[in-house]
Amino acid sequence: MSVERVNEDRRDGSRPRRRVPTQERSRRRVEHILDTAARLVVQKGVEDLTTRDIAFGAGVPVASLYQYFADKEAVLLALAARDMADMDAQVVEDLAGVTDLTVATLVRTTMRAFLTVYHRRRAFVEIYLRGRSNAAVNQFGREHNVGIARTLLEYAGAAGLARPELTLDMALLAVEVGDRVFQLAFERDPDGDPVLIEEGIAMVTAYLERYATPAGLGATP
Amino acid sequence: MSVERVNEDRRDGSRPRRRVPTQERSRRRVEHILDTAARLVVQKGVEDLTTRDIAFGAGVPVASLYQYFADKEAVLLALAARDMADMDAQVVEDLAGVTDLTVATLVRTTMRAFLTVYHRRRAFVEIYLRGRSNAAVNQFGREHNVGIARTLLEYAGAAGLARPELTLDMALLAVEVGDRVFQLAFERDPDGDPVLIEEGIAMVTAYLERYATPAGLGATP
Amino acid sequence: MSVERVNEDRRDGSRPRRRVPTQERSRRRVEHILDTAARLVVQKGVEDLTTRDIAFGAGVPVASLYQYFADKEAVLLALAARDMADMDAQVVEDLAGVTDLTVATLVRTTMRAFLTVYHRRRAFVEIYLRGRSNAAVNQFGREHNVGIARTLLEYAGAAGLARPELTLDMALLAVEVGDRVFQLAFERDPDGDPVLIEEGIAMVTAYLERYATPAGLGATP
Amino acid sequence: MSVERVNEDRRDGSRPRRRVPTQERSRRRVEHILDTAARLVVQKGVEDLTTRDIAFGAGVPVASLYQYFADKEAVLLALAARDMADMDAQVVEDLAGVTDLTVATLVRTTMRAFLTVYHRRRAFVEIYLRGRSNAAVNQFGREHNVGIARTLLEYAGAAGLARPELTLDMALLAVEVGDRVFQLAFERDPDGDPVLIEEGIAMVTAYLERYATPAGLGATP
DNA sequence: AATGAATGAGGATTCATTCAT
DNA sequence: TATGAATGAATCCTCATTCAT
Repeated sequence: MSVERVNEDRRDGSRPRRRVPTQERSRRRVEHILDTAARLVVQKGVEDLTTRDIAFGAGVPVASLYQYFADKEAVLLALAARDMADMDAQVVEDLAGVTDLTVATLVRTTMRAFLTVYHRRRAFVEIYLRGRSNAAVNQFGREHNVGIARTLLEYAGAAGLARPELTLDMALLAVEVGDRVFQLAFERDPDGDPVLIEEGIAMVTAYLERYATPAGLGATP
Repeated sequence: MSVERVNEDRRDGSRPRRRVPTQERSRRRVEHILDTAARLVVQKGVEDLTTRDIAFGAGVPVASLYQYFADKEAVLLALAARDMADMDAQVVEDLAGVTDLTVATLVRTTMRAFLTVYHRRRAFVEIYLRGRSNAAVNQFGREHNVGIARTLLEYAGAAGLARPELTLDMALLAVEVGDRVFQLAFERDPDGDPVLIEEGIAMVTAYLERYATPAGLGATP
Repeated sequence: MSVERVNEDRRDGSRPRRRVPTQERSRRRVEHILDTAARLVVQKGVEDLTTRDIAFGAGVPVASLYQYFADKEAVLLALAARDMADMDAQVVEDLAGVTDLTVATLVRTTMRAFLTVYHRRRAFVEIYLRGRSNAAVNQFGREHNVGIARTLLEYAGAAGLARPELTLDMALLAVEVGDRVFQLAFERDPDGDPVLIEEGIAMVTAYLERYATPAGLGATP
Repeated sequence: MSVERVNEDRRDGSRPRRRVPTQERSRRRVEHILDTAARLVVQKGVEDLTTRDIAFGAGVPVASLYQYFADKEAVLLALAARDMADMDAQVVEDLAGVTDLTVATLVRTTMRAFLTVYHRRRAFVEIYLRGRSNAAVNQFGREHNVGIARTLLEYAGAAGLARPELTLDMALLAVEVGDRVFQLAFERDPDGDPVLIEEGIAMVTAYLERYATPAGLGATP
C-alpha cells in the first residue's frame, strides 16, 4: 500500500520529538478508513457503500480518502487484501499444528481456519462471501482462491496425500465450493450454521478423497 | 405478477371495442420489457441496468414501466422467476426420461437440465449466477433452490434412493453447491466449462451417495 | 431545440381548459433558463458558469436542466444560437433599408447591425466576443461567421460590388476582424467605444475596397 | 517575477557554502517549471492545465510550485511574459535590419517577427492566441499590445512615416487586429495559414496607410 | 526553503421514481 | 391506462491552495 511504516526503533531510549510522526499518522488513518469501510459494509452491504459514507464515518474529508486510495474500488480491494492476508496466516498457523495429516484433516483444518477468520472479520463475510458484485473484489478473490488451491495442492502432493490426477482446477473447485458452503452457512446464521459447515467439510472431503492416495485416506501401513 | 387484471366479463353482452383485449396487450408488453431487460443484462451486466435503458430498449416510456412493475427490482425478479419456471419445467421433463434411477443419474440429469436452461437463457447466468447483487433476486433464488431441494428430496425418497438421514438442509446444500459449480464454470467459459461441470456433478454425487440406499447406489438385488 | 411551440390559435374564442399547456410551459422554462444563463455569463464570465448556478438562478432543479439540455455545453450553444439568429435577422433587416449600395455602406450597415444586437444582448458580448474559451461556442461562432461571410460575399457579388478575386477566405477574414474590433471596443466601453468601431469600419472597408469594382467604390457612371 | 531575491553580498567576506547559489537554483527551477507548463499547454490546452500536472511534469512537489509562483495564474502569466519578451526582442532585431522603411515594410516586418516567435513558442499560441480564457493573461496581453502599439507609433513618428492624426488607439487597433489575424491563421493551420497572414498584413497596411505621410507610403522625393 | 499531507468547496451528471394530466 | 415532464438525492471525483513541520 502507499504508506510504509517508518522505522520506530529507538535503542538509545531518546524521546522522539513528535509523538506521532507523519507517516505513522497516515498509516493509522488508512487503517481507520479501512475499519470504517468494513463496518459500513457489514451494515449496509457492498452495493450501498459510498465514498461519502466512508469518509464521513471515518471522520475524514472525502478528498482525503483520495490521498490514500486511488478510487472507491481501491478501498474495497485493500479491505479484501487485508482480510485475505489474515486468512492465509491463519491457514498456515493451523496447518502447522496438525499431526495426523490426511485429506480429511487437511480439508477440515483449512476450512476451520477460514471459519476462524470469518468470525474475526465480519466485513469479510459481506465483501467476500456475499457482495461479490464488485468486479475488482471478485477478481481479487478468484485469484486468492487460486493461490490457496495451489498451496494446498502442493502441500497435499508433498505429503503424498493426493494422486497426480488431482489437478489445480479440481483443487480450485474444492476451494470455491468451500466458499459457497460458508456463504450459505453465514446467510443462515451470523456465526455460520455449524451443521452446514460440517456437511460442507464432508462434501469437499468426499470429493477430494476420490483422488487420494492410501495415505491420504488415512490408511496405516 | 403485476398484470393481474380484474375479471372483465361483460354481463350486459356488450361487444368489447378492441380486438386485442387490454389484458392481452399488457401481457405482451410485459414479455417485451422482460425480453429487453434480459438482453440488456447480458450486454452490460446487472449493475449497469437502468430503467431508462430498459424502457428505451423496449420502446416504452419509462413511466409506463411502472404500470407493469412496482420498481426496478420487480423487473429483475420477474425475469428471474420466468427463467426459474423454465428451469423447473426442464428438470421435470428431463427426469421423466430417466430409466435407471440412482443418486448418480438423478444428480446428473438435474444438473444437465440446469445447464440446458443456462444455455437457453443467457441473462439468467448474469442475473442469477453472476450478479447476485440484487437482494430480492438473491432471496428469490434461495427460495427457489429450497423448492428444488424439496422436490428432489421427495423424489429421491419416493424412489427409495436416499436414506432418511438425508435432510432438506443437505439437499439444499447440494443444490447450492451445484449453483456455485455453474457459476465458476460460466465464469471460465461462456458456455460453461465442461470439465468443471463434470467434476461438480462428481462432487455432488459423491456427497449425496453418503446418504444413499443400496438402490440409490445402483446396486442390483 | 427540443421544445416546439404548440399551435395556440383559438379562432372561436373558447377558453382553453388549461392556461399553460405542458409544451408551452417547457418552452418558457427553456427560455427562462437561457435568460438566467445569459445573466450569469454577463456577471461572472463563461468560465465560471456552472450548472448549479444556472439551475439555482433559474429556480429550477439541476436535474431539470438535463431535461432540456444534453449537458452544460448545450446551454451555451443554445444561448449563442439564439443570439446569432437575432443577429442574422438584424443584418438582413438593416441591409434591406440601404439605398446606395457600395462596399463602404455594406460594411458599415453590417457592422452597425452587429452593434445593435450586441447592445440588445449583453450576454452575447461575453459569450461570443470575450469568452471564446468554450470549444463548442467557438466552433459554433466560427461556423456562423463563415455563414455571414458567405452571405455577404454573395450579396456583394450579386450587386456587382466586388471583383472575383475576393474569395470566401478574405470575406471571412473581414468578418473575423470585425469581431475583434467589437471585442476591443466592448472591452473599453460597455457600450462599445465609438471611435474604435468607426476605425474598425474604416479598416475593413479599406481592406475590402482593394477587391472592389468601380461600382463597389461608389463611382457613378 | 517571483524569484526576486534579496541582495546576498556578504560584507564579512564569508564564503557561501554551496557552489550553486540558491538564487541560481531557483531561477533554473522556475525556468524548468515554465518549460513544463508550456509543454503541457500545447499538449492539452490551457483549460485542462492543472497545478498537479505542472508539478508532476516538472518533477517538483506541488507545494513547491507555490514557492515560486503566487498561484496557477501566475505561472501562466510568467509564461506569457517570457514569450512576450522574446517577441519584443524579435521585433527589435528584425526592424533593425530593415533598410527601406515605409508603413508597409514596418507592418510586414513586425508581423513576420510575431510569426517567427509563434513558430518558436507553440505554447504561446495556445495561451495567448487561443485560450484567452485566463483573465490575467488577457489583461497582460492587452497591456503588452499597448506597449507594442506605443513603440511602433513612436518609431513611425520618428521616422516620419505617419501623420500626427494617427493616435495610440489606432495603432493599438492595428496591433489587436494583427493578433486576430494570427489567431485565425493558427486555427486553420498549425503553422499559421500563409494566405490569411498575407491578407492580414495587407489589411493592416491598407488601414495604416490612411494615416501615412508620403514618405510612409514609400514615395521617393 | 522545501514539502508531504490535508482539505474545503465544489464540478458535472445520473437515476429511480412520482405526478399531473 | 398511459405518459411527458419533473425532481430529490446522490454519486464519484478533482482541484487549487494551505499547513505543519
